[in-house]
Amino acid sequence: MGAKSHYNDVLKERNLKATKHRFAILEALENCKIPVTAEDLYIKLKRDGISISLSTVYRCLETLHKKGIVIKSNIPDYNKAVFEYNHNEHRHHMICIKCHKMQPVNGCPLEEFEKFIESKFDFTVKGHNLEVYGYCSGCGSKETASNYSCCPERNEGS
Amino acid sequence: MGAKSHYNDVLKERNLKATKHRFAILEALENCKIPVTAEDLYIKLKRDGISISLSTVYRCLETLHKKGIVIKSNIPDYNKAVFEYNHNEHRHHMICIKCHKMQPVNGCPLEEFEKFIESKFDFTVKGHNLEVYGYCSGCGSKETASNYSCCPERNEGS
DNA sequence: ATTGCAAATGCGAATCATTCGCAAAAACAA
DNA sequence: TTGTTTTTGCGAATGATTCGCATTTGCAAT
Ligand SMILES: [Mn+2]
Ligand SMILES: [Mn+2]
Ligand SMILES: [Zn+2]
Ligand SMILES: [Zn+2]
Repeated sequence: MGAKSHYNDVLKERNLKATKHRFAILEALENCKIPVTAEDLYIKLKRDGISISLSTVYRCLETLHKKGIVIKSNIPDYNKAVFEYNHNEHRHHMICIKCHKMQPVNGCPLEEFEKFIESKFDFTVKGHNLEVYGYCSGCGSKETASNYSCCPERNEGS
Repeated sequence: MGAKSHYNDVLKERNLKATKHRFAILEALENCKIPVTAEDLYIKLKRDGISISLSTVYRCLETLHKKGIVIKSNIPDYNKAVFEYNHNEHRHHMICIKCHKMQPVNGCPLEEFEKFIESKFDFTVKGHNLEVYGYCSGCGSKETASNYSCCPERNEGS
């Protein structure tokens, strides 16, 4: 209990109609530990027996994102957007450059930095993006990842 | 003097052939104060009287990026990659959420944070992405920007 | 419950950035 | 100059995302 009416409120507050598809999407997203693509979500919903079209998944995610209910982000060198439920906890992610998994990290080290920027430049800070790249526990530090801007291909020796 | 042979070395070091297109691209990029899209660059080259195909621009940029000569990044909610010459200074950017301009900021506030992550999680840090969003000096703080994950549309009052 | 209108959806077609295939043109080592 | 390896041009293909439009749904006012 509570679950559905909670989404109901969330949607109503932003002038969005409460549809079963939106409930399903929000519920599925809230159960995801890691951010998912629109298509991942579409497949998951289908598996759960929900009849929905991929366009609707895209449209809902975009709407929910614009209303701040869902966070949309891009993994560099990965041509798909990923979405996650916005828990309204300010957090960042660690992204595995091998398997592309994203895991959240709570907390933010940037308060000072933002102040520094506002004081040094004529720029009004409204937010930031921060992700850390590397190898997740599953992938170890095997040097087999695809190339990333953060760790370009080396060419020293032989 | 110096300029061309410098690119020559950069390319040779990474086993890339030194072609006039790659020189043109590197030169154009190095002259850009802000990151540009493949198409921006293509247009710029054309204006400079250089005959090149858009595919080649994409291919060169990708190659140069994989070799670490060029940095490729994505502006959230903007569906194009942007490229900049890699000056090998570790730096980040301020991105205007109204006009999409990116300006560099030297320095990095994340050394501590990376240590923290490695010590707390079983994750090997290899790099990071950090951009700050807000209004550039030209755009002031007029609240007219398109929506961004960092500052979703509000719906309070009225 | 019924009605009426705006918002949401399904479906397929369209977009648009980016990638690919392949033949022709460089680059460069020998 | 020759031969081999890369790079390039061109257009076609790809793949994620968006759009158009007819139909259905949510929901507020009867
Ligand atoms: Mn933060
Ligand atoms: Mn940094
Ligand atoms: Zn991994
Ligand atoms: Zn601006």
